[in-house]
Amino acid sequence: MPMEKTFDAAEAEARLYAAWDQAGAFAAGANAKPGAEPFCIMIPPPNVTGSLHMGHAFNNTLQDILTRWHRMRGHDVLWQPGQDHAGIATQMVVERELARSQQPSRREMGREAFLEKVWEWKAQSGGRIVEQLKRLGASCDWSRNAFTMSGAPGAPATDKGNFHDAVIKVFVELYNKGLIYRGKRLVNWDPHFETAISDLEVEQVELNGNLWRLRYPLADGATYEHPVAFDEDGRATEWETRDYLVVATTRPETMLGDTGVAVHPDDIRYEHLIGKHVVLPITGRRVPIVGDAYADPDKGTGCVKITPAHDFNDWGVGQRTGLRVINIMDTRAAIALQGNADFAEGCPEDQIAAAIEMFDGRDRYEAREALVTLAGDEGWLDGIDAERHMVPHGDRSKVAIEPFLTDQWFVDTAKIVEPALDAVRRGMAAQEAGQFDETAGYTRILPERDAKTYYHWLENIEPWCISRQLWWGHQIPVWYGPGVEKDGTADYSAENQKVFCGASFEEVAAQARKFYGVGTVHEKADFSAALEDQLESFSNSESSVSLWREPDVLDTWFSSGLWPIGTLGWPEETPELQKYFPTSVLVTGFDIIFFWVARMMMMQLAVVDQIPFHTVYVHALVRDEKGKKMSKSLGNVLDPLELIDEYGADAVRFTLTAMAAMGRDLKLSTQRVAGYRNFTTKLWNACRFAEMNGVWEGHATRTAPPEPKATVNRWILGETARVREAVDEALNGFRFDAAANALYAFTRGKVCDWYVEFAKPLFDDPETAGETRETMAWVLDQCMILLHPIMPFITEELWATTGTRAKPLVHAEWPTYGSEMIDAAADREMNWVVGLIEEIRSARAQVHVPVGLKLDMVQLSLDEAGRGALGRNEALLKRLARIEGISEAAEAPKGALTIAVEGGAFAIPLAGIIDIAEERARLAKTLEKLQKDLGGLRGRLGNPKFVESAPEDVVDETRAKLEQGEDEAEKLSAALKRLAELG
RNA sequence: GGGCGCGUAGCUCAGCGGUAGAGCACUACGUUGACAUCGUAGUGGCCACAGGUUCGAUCCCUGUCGCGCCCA
Repeated sequence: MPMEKTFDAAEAEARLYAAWDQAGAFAAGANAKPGAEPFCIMIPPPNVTGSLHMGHAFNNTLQDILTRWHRMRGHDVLWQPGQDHAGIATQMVVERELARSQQPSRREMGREAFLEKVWEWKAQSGGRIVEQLKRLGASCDWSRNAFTMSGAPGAPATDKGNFHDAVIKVFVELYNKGLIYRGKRLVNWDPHFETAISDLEVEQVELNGNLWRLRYPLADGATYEHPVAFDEDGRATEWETRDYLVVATTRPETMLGDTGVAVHPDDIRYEHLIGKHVVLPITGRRVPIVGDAYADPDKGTGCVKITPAHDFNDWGVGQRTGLRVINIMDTRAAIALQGNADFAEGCPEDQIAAAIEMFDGRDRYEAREALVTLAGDEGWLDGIDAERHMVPHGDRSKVAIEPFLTDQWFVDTAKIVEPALDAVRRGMAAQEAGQFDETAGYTRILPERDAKTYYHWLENIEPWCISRQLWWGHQIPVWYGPGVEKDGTADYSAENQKVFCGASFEEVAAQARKFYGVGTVHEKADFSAALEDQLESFSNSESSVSLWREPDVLDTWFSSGLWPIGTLGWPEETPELQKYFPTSVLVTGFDIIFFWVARMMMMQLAVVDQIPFHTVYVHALVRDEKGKKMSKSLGNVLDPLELIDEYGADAVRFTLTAMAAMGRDLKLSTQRVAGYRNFTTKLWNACRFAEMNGVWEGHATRTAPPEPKATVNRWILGETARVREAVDEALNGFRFDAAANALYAFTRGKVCDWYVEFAKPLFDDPETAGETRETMAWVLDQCMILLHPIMPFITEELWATTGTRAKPLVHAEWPTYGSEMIDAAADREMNWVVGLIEEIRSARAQVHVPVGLKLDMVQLSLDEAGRGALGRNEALLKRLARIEGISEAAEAPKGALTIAVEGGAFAIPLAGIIDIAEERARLAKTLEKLQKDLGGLRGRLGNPKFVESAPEDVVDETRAKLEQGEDEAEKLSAALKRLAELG
């Protein structure tokens, strides 16, 4: 059945993918040669809640290209897929689902029942992104699909994998090494999800706000002189005596938790007040005035209110100057004063009662409004200035985060950062020196700019808060028990509780038995249950202790940080771990260098003392065609699946690849995708042309290239060799755009534009028809092979329809031929022929000779090489330049086009057909351009310093160019002169 | 404010010491036996600006001006 006119991507893609999948074509090690070197890519795990967006499409296209390329080269390839459990996002999705279907809420059903719901949801909807990646053509080993929560309590027994054990083991090891600690710290608190988040999960958003100025009365009758008038140099000339300080704040409601006022220690206006006190309005709390450089004398009044429990900077001031810490909010960022002993301490009872009456339980924003109103009414509101300022927001919840004082778990990153920095420093140094060695145990980051980003962050690293107050996640493997006082009595106070860390309760119970010297250890749900249980066993005079487990779970990124070893089966010494670790290349977006890349480096080095990968290729962002970030709110999102529906996966992939210049954002337009869809059609039709000319009859994949005699055929073999080298070089250097563009230029510019055209007359000649069919079959096979990593579907379909194949294209052998296949003579000859044809076409078009008109041509002069070339290629020259016959003459006939080429000149008689003036204008323009070039060349050669200092080959080349150009110019001048004589 | 980049054809971008390239768009012509999802030809550039290094700078260095991103 003859080929269709176009490739039906919508029909073929699913069929082809299913065939690959069923054949196990993507399985680890598929198509590997014996003893092949391993090549492993870890997919950046998409969220289990995720669906494919343009960034994924780009990211995974690049990974797939590398994967397919290595697989075809016979390497032992694993592209490891998987998803991460996305703690907050998944919990949010499932909670929303519960609300929609009017089921009990998370809190109503409790932790265990809720987690069951999450697992149910995951089983039902968690595989969506996998199906979407398949549509893109991603050749992952899906049989190994991993999940960062696999093996966790509650996971379905049918699910494979045990990532959970790896995560727990790492936590315990790092804890035992003293690299993880618990501490009461100010953290970024998300009041919507009621959990701590890491500083990376905080976005700064610029908002319109106010700076409220509040008056705090000085205590004990103190006063100071406040300047009110200034001379032209800014010196104060008049003062007024004030008995209050003015502080400015963007968050007036936090004054309920103020414990001090800071001024700069050198600020002459205030230095005598340091050590004195103010009395806070509302609460009547007496708080000290402290000196701290954090107070900027030039900002506002130079006085800053200090709320250590609700601001990171204030926390620092409080620590340095010994201020109290008063938390005045609950986990939802509502004011919490009732029963708040810290708050009440030191304040008059009636004022506390009034404050509770007015603010307790109110949301922070409501409280702010009420407080400002009150300040206005009572006369201590000094003024309001509108201001734009940055407000930290949770990247998931989009609500303003609240600095919040809680107990959290931290990784002491400062202690594990050095090896991660060192590995990249060494990797980059080797890369710079051109001596990069994939097996040397260091890591390079490409492009170099991103290595700088990596250094910058790691060199200034902060402790990593890894605990989250969520349910969906790896529960921290820590149990608490009472502390023991010197006299042996139990101490249940929070600060003295004993921490036990172990991979299971059994392990922990053993520790506890030893520590307390008891026979039995009970596990209880929480502190109060444990206490109750303890009292009961005490009354039964039982020798036991009751422990309760840390309820918090680990940051999802903590588990993702173990992705390379975790997916390969660590801590088991699996064959895959042996073979594929350290992995080869990580392909990822610049936005998760901190979140993920840096943490994987630190954690792998800390846990198994090896780098996780030797190369990190960082790609840029896919933007819309105007350069805007794609976002739902802007409505400029391009859905990769819709694009695939419309243009086919190959076109989408090729577009992204061709635009993947290192370190540069992509501005994607559908027009561009359409252009590359047309390119796939072009390839399809070249194969169809071949089919119509019997090229595929009896064709089978050949192991060695053909050895044709005709110049045209020898030439295209050389061009093929060139592009193969170019593609390998480009991919070796992660220049995906260069690979795509080289293939585009070759397939379209060489094969379709010229070779197919040249082949037409060759097919008519029985002498050359056979070898041309052979050569064309081989060349088109090479196009399919070399294009396959970028456009797998159409190439696989062509492969199947055009010949007898031992293996599908996905496992075809990647070629290694190179410059030995370039026939320099054929190359020169074909370039000359192409040049001549282009000259003739151009001249014809410029003087408006109808395209259909066949003309005679006169050969005026021609050197030997030219005669040979012309003789061998006359048929195709005549056809492509639409020349009827060629004759020789010493002089050009009157009224002719003049064509000057290397080594000779031709004339095309056109008496009566063309406008002489037009031809004169054309020649004059050509000559003018040529003379300009020649002027430059002469200038350079006339400069003795150039001849002296420039490399010899550059000088020689310049001379040759000049000579050839002068020759051409001479011929053009002669032709012009003739035309002038003609009038 | 600190850090990292980027200003090249109308647009999107390659190139990065030897005098500028691609795709798209545009113009003209064209149904030549693969392809109109096409072909042929063409228009279009003080390579942001100013200095410096060099025989030679779009490319290297310094500064200026514009733009972007990340971190405060």
